[in-house]
Formats: sequence, structure tokens, C-alpha cells
Amino acid sequence: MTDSPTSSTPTDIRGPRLHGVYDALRAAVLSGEIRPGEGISETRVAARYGVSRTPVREAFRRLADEGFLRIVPQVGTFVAPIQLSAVSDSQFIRETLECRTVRLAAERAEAADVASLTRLLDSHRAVMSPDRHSEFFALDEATHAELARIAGRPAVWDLLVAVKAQLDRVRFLSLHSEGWAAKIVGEHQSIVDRVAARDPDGAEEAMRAHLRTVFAAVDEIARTNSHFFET
Amino acid sequence: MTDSPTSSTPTDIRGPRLHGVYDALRAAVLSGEIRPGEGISETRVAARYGVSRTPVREAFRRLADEGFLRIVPQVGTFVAPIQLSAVSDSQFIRETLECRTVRLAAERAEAADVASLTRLLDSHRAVMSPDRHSEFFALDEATHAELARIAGRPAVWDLLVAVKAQLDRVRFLSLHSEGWAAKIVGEHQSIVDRVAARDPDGAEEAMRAHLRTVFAAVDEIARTNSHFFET
DNA sequence: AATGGCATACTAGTATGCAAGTTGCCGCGA
DNA sequence: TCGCGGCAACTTGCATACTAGTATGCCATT
Repeated sequence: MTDSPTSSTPTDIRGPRLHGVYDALRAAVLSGEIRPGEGISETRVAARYGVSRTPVREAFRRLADEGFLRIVPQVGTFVAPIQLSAVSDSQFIRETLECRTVRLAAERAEAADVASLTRLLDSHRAVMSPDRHSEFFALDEATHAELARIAGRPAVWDLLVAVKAQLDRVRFLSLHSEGWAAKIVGEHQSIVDRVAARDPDGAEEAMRAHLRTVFAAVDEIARTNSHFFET
Repeated sequence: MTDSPTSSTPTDIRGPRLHGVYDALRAAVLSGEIRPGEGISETRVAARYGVSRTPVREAFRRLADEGFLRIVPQVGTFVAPIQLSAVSDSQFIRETLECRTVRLAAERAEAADVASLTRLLDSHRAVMSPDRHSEFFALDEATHAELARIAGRPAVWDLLVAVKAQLDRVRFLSLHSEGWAAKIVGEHQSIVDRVAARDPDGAEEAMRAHLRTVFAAVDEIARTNSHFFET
């Protein structure tokens, strides 16, 4: 063992057991299948997935770091309540960073970038039906990621994915109303228009308006599901 | 036992062994005691600290998540090289968030807040001698944390502590020149002045100037220690 | 001498047993 | 019926044994 790790991937590749358990639990918490306050134990989860406690333990630890679980030594592990303060902080951080990146994107966008965004918008319009909710969600994320890439700051979106986690928990609490998808795509269109026009001020305003829409929905859901939350 | 923040997650009350190993390793990597590319193994670290592999393993995982270590399965664990792109991204994120928070701080600061900042500045001036470097560093952090608190966004600083980690690794590579401490305190003074004057625009500009100073130093160090870095 | 293959010594991933601590139930007594 | 004490059954934290995969150096072969 001399030096050079020679690892092509920046994020480590771990055993499949850990990833399987981690992904399953994360999805279960995010979708609300396991509800805030509910207790889960390393032993039970290990038995359920047919693995030992060790990979389960690491998955727990990671999920606790992300704010999904709360580990209380010698007592148990519980699904963390959604903290309203964390939601508010997530919104603040997201708005601050995304308004800055979209401004940069508007300054730097080239023809190929605009074309890429337009393709994403077309794909997005194609999956607006309620039964393709997960595809719609993925394309929503992809659009924001693409804007960060165009801005020359793809890592900013990586950070936001982690920060957004608490927001996504809220989002999953409720399916959205009829015109929701159309409204989102329309706002994305406005952003892309301003980016294509190389208009940083307009792009920033369009992004701000878009995020305020999303945040308003989050607040609405929070009010109608207050039992899941903690002050 | 003073420098590293380690205030990552508020819900972390795990065993003392894990914390001991984690703090020691984090400090060793940050200070350069263990250099980028160097390999460490769970077994050796466990033996050295007189604990089993389990807490070492959790500490490794956490440090890998923070970007300090790179775990390559079946091969080994290595101190991650400092990625210049990560440093740049950290700077971008820090500037974006801190300029926004200091603006808010200037809008919201009350007399008590200004007094608190002034106290921090006085303390800071008292530890400007080179032999009190760790105290100086701690008060630097405390000032920025206080600004975030005044802005009503203390969690933003918690995030920045994690994001800043790569910057701090660079900072530790080199002790600073003669007038460095005075320059930092002077810039902090300018920021506090603008906050006290309830001048958001001025506060933001002062913060931007301050961060540009810090970033320039980081870039300088990066150039003169290129062997620690990775493109 | 150069090279290819294999044995060995390492690594992290996983499984499991033990220890320490908390919770809550259950029975006993007033 | 109500209150209290103690035990039992759980929990996670830690230690250790085992598995599987990789790098490396030695040795035989060419």
C-alpha cells in the first residue's frame, strides 16, 4: 500500500447489502410507509431483510446523519419527526443557492445548454399525468440539476439534494392537486425562457417565484399534517 | 481539543469511543499529521486507540462522508486528496450563503446583537499573537456563527461548517504571515460596523471583501502545495 | 534475464456474541 | 383501587470471529 487510491469513483462503492437496506429504508421513510415517531430496531430490520445487524447499523447511522432517524442509545431508533425549523432552513438555503446559480446559468448559457433545457421541458410535459408521478419528480430534479451544471456549479445541486431531503419528506405527504404539474412546468418554462434570453435578473426572479410556489405547497401540507411535525 | 467543530448533528449522542476516535482522526487529517494519499487501516487504528474495529469503522464512514477519507472496498482506506474543484465549490457556496445571511443580520440586528459582536471582536484582538492560533481560529468561527444567529439562520452556519471542511484542510497547510490576524480582525470590524449601521448593502460588500481575502490565501496555499491536491 | 502464475498477506464486509442500560409490565402491599 | 418495587425483555454499543476479494512478491518457466 503505497499511495494513490486509484479509485475512479469519488464516492465509495460499498457492499450491496448495505445499499439495499439503506435504499429500502430511505424510501420507506420518505414515502411515509414508516411514520414519524415510529420505532424500528436493528434486529428486526436485519431479520426482515435477511442480513446481519452490521449493515443495518451502518444504514441507520447514515440515515440518522441525514436527519431521517433518531438513534437513542440503549433505547431504540425512531423515525425522526419533521422539524419545521429544518424545513424552513432548507427553503432558505435552497432559495439562496438556486437564485445565485440560475443567475450564473443565464450569464453562461450557450445554445447547446438551452437546447438541453428545452428537451427536458418537452420530456416533462410528456409525463404530466398523475400516474407518472415519479417520472415527473425525477425530471423536475433533472431540470434543476441541469441549471446548476450550466452555471458551472454541479456540486451545488449535489449539496441541495441532501439539504432538500426534509422538504421531500413533506412533499411526499400529499399528492398534489389537479393543476399542479402544469403550474410547475410553466414556471420551469419561464425560467428557461429567461436563461435563453441571457437575462440574469429575470431568471433569478422566475426561479424565486417558482420556489415560492413550491414552498407555499410545503407550508400548506405542513399545516394539514401537523401531527407529523415538531416545532 | 479546541479547534475542530464536531457539532455536526444535534441528535448525536453516541458512545465515547466513537467520538474519541472520530475527533482524533479528524484532527490528524485536518492538521496534516496524516497526509493525503496515506493509507490507514481499521485494524491498525483500532489497535492504536485500544478499541475494536466497530467504532473505528463508524468513524471512518463518517469521515468518508465528510470527504476526508476514501474507502476502497477490499483494498484500503486512504486520506482523500484535496480536490481543487471541491475547494472552489466550497468557496462559492460559502460566499453565496454568508453574503445573504450578513445582509439579513444587518436588517435584523438589535443593540444586544451589536454588543455581542463587539465583545467577540475584543476577544479576537486579544488573541492575535501567533502562539494563540487555535483560539484565534475558534473566535473567527464564532464571529461568523454569531452573524448567522443574528440573521435568524443559525442552521446555515452548521451547514457551512461541514462545507468549509475542505477549505480548512487547505488553511492548515500553512501558518499565516505576519499581518494576517490584524487583517482578518480589521475586516470583521468592517462587517460589524456595517451591521451596526443597519446597512445591508455595505455589510454584504464587507463580507464579500473579507471572503475574497480568505479565498485568495487559500488559492495561494494551494499553488505552493500542489502535491497535496488533485485536479 | 524477463515474464507469467500462484501463494500469501493484507484489506474491508459481514455475522454474531456479550455487555450495559432503559422501559414497561406485573405482581405485591397498603 | 392505587402506588410502588423489582424483574424481564427489549434496545443499542462494543468486541471478536469469519468471509471474500485484492495487491504483491516470490518462484518456476521460458
